[in-house]
Amino acid sequence: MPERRPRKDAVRNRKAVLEAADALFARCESPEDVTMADIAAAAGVGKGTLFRAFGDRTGLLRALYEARLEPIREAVETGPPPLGPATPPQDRVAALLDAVLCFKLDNRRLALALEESASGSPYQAEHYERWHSMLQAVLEQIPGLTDSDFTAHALLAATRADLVEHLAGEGLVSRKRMRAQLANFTTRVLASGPPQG
Amino acid sequence: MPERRPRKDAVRNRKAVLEAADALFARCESPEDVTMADIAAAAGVGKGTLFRAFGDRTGLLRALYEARLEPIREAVETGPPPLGPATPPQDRVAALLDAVLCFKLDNRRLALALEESASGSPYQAEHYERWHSMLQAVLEQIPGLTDSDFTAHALLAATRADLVEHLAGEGLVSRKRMRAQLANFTTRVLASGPPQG
DNA sequence: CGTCGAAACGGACCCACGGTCCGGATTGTA
DNA sequence: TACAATCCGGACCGTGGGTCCGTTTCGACG
Repeated sequence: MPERRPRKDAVRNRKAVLEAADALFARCESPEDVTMADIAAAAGVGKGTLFRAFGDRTGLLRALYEARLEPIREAVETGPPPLGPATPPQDRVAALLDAVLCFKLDNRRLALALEESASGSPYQAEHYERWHSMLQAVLEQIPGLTDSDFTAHALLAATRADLVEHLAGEGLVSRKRMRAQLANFTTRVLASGPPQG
Repeated sequence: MPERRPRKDAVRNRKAVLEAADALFARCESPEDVTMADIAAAAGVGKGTLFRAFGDRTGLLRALYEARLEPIREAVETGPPPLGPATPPQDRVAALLDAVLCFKLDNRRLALALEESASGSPYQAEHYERWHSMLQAVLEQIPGLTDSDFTAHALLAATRADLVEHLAGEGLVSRKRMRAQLANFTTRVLASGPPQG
């Protein structure tokens, strides 16, 4: 089974859809008023094409999200400090969370759309699983810190898209301030010395 | 304008709807497969009645949620320690979060339904605002703790219904363990002494 | 108890949206 | 040029939240 590659009109259309969706989500007020039909129309494509390429709404959102996330993922896995592997655990945890936060600030609508569309919950998505296990692994290297699994979840929960939107959404909290607050919070969680230290 | 009270068939039906909805959400697998029509049917009532009484789906969910929450709210505002006002701040924060967690464990489906239906986000709901400001006020009494606003959000985020469902949902994490983990996490956040001390 | 206006009922109806289907157009190969 | 294989696109469908309005019930008053 030679795994024949797709026809070129297929790849062209796929790209068109991604770009159109990206633009629409960037412009819209709230993610749920970008319909699949809108996206198809904006991409100059039929709905059938759109669903064939991505399966369903969640699939499209995920594809978009993953694409945007790719550079960060690479920076985390093989890049230089502070995101890369050569960073001391505590600093790296802070850097990871800061990166997630910045990503959500820069892609508010998209992140929001994905987290609320996600069939079931955001916790089904594999990219969440990636972030979580990454974070957990780093937390595990910090002496005196227990429950790394739950802690990773709890820290990531502080960067949930709707919370970010709620705080930063109407300019009530500046990007800078929010990053500082998250950093401070993270520090607190990690700072407590070992139980009897 | 004497604010005439509602007719008794109205209050009877309202009650019937609340009870029916409660039962349906308790039984169902996932909240989104309880439709408004289902609820109306189970309550022996027309859809019109249901929407007239509660406005929309979110309104119904909120009413249910508030009703369930009432006893806890009272315990927090005027009850004895550890939930009541006479508790030292740190212990009270832990107690508050534990109460929220237990509530979500006991009302998983309902909390889930509300958080995902919520027009906009869970952060619009007034009961969230109540919890948040309560928690923030208590945090403010803890010396050396800054950013009480964000901290309150972040701590509450660790009790989000979908996270609770994700962890406790399939019996992977026991109730007891989850409470312990949250307590531990809370302790860490609060434990860091004042900056120089 | 009979009357009557206001309030509530209920289910047929509407419509937006995600998702499917299939006849026809495109692609690439021989 | 011929012919599969693949893909296209928009008409179509089912579902579910929300509305509308003719009918019924309530309860105040005589």
